[in-house]
Amino acid sequence: MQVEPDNVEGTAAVMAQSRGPTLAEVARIAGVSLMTASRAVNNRPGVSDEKREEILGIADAIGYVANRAAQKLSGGRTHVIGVIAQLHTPFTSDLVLGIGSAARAVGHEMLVYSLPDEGRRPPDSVVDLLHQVADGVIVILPYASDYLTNLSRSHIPIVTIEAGETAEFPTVAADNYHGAAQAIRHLHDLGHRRIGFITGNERLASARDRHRAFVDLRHQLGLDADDDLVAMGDFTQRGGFVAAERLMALASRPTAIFAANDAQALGAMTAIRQAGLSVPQDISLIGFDDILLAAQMHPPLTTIRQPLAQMARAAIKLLLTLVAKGEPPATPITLPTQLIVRETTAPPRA
Amino acid sequence: MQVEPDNVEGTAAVMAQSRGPTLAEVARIAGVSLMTASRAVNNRPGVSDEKREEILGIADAIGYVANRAAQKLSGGRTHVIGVIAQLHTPFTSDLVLGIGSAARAVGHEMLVYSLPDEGRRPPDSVVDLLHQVADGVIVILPYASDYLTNLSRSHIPIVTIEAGETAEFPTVAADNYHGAAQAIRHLHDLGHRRIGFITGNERLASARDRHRAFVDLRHQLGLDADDDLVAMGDFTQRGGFVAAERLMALASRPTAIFAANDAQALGAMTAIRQAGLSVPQDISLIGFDDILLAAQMHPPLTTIRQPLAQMARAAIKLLLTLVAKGEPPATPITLPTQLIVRETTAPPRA
DNA sequence: ACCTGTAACGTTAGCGCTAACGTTAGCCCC
DNA sequence: GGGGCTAACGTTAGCGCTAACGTTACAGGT
Repeated sequence: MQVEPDNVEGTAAVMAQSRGPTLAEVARIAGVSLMTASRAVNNRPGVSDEKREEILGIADAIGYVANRAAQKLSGGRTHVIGVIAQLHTPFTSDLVLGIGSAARAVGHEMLVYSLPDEGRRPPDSVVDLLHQVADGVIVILPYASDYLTNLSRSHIPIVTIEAGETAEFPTVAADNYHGAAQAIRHLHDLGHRRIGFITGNERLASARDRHRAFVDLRHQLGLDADDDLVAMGDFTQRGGFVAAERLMALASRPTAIFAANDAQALGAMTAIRQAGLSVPQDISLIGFDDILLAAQMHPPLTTIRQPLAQMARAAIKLLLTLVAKGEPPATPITLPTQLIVRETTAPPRA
Repeated sequence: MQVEPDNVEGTAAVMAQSRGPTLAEVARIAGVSLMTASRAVNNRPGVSDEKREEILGIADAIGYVANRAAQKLSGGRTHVIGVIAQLHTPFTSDLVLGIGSAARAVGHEMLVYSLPDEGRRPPDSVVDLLHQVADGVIVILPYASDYLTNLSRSHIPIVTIEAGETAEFPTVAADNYHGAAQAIRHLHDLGHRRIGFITGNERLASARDRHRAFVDLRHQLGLDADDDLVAMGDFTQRGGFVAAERLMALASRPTAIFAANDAQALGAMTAIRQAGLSVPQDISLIGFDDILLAAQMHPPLTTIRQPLAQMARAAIKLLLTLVAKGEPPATPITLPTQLIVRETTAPPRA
């Protein structure tokens, strides 16, 4: 009776643990010390140009890749930045891609931690997780800002985007108030006097700012001010749908709707159509964010564009300054929005 | 003249480097050795139940968080899995979220590296980057599979999704061939005999499989087989738009279009409408993937659903097996698709 | 009493890297 | 011509953790 030993698995298990070339090997081949090799590959002074070139050539030849975990462990920089965001939402996800581009543009890589669906809260340790390999972390908050409070103790470099009024961390945000004002003015200019508003998730400062602008402008411009015209949403498409249904059921319907974000505008569009009405003939619709989808809808959505690329660049810059100097520059940084007129807004029916 | 020393910055810079509690501190407080503490927090044998509880209590109390970089450096497991994908595409991005859920369900965290736009190729080192903190890496390929060939040398545990015929890495994929066949049969059953097809990016096996099914089924079912009815696409919305424009310009238009993915179906919808036709009255439209958006379009898109959650779970399982044993189980794993009939398909006009 | 075994610990070494110091050789300058 | 300086290196220690071995104590068998 012969027994087949499964040492194949054993061998493979060892192989799976094998690693690439290390800096030590580069140094050995180049005949220099570990530190000289380190200085060379990190482009730091203390090495002659010839030696540097030689070392870089060898590193390249043997396929040396820096071990960022080791770099970070020993107190160095990794040129990786971490991002914490909820990829489920279109705006956030667009923003993350923008941060990735901005990071690469300044010679950094980006690693993303996607927060689970709202409800379950992620362990605080995810920030640590990212920080263990990244130089700093950019957080895009889907929750109320209190989520981060216990992190303020830790001295991890953190920058937030759209974090609201809590001044615990350096922040960059769009000018939500004036953006919303732009939207209302646009509808007003078209001749609308009865405008419905679908709020966002009011635990977020961005939603509150947009709401505040709606109320202020409605008053300033002398628009109809029934309480019914404000329907609570939550920034989700489904929330927009439900809210718009309520607006559609009103005895005196609005002639235009401002949805606090594009996802809700999408949902509102469905509700309006289900009510047998069309956009923009019967009801004008304007959103906020200018997500990629907005231009691709039918009809294309009029909306307020958030300056994604600028916000991303600003956040990266803040973070890198924070990492380098330890103390961030003035903040919050607020960036202007832009009205994008497409085909969902028109003058009201005569 | 007084000089304000800016030692504030200096102090802060030091603070930014501060770290959290380490396992050594836990061990010291508990009055045990480092190794005992390690065994306790990693839930491994060799510690009495009382000591374990005590150590875990202390770890919790002082907010100990394992340093995964250090764990990985010293050869241990981190319970983090890395994902490389292009988040720009809706299907991929949905899939990544599915992987995240599946990972959390088995007690792991997920870190994502988002590939830059097609064109610029990412450095091979991103796989290393992820591997330096993760136990293994799941790659969702947007490019032709040759992208990964130079990685096959490295012995990093890698699992691919939708990677095609290259058997270099364990793979999980949807049954693209039979899925596409389902789509054609559905249109055929409705009475369509003249069906247009918008191909995907044929560098990808998934696109080729769907194309092959279209050709085969068209033959089997005796459908019109003009070459004109196949328009080249690239899996992007824009590509679908352009391809559908060509189909619309045909002297003898198809009565139905099968787009190789939903993004292209979206683009096709625009082109059809611009041609003054409506879906599904004039032209039926069916996609592939069942991205989240598909159900939210107007009208909602009939499509072939890829079993995202199953694919994600399968990939995770493959990866963990690979990490544990060094050699993966049988592969490729092919999972069945499902026809989702919504409102973009109908019998052809009489 | 002796060996063997085993559960429950502790010690040592090292993963790959960088800060923080050496050390050496060559240079300038009064 | 000796002190001081700097560029170009090298050495040492340690980041936080785990594998791979010790070591100890105590149980059980003969």
